Amino acid sequence: MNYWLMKSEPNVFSFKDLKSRPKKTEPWNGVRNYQARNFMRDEMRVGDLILFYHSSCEIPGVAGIAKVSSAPYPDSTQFDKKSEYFDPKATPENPRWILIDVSFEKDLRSFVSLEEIRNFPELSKMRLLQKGNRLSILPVSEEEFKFILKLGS
DNA sequence: GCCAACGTTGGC
DNA sequence: GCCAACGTTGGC
Repeated sequence: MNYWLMKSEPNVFSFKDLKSRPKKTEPWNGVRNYQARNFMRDEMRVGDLILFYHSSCEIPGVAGIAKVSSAPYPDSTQFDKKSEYFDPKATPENPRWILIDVSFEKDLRSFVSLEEIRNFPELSKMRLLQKGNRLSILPVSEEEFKFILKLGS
């Protein structure tokens, strides 16, 4: 099993939004970065656990725990001319963007802020903290995942 | 709103 | 294949 961190802007789609979806599940559409796509297509598997991270907001940090709940499949928004994520170079025969479904797993007792994450030497190697890192999907080690889970429990 | 970092695009 | 220009991310 692998562990991940996925960023979302809470004013667009928050952890609460995920939890309030009818099936507590959301297709992770709109990713248009090849590295992030490759993680979803090649490495993320059903049951992998996810730190659901709120970015570009007043207090960035981990808001809750989610999980991968589908195999990889094409992002339908790439074929939708009306979508902001439409990609004219993608076809159903030859899709360019692949996603997985993300489901609610569990709440944290407390939000784990980026500021708090920075305080622990155990977490200093996280890619999240490395300079200039803009990837919206990042691998997390088992130790780091468990450490943050404990901080929030 | 600023700006550093960095991915993507497109001319050559 | 290089690289300048441009766009986006995301913390502050």
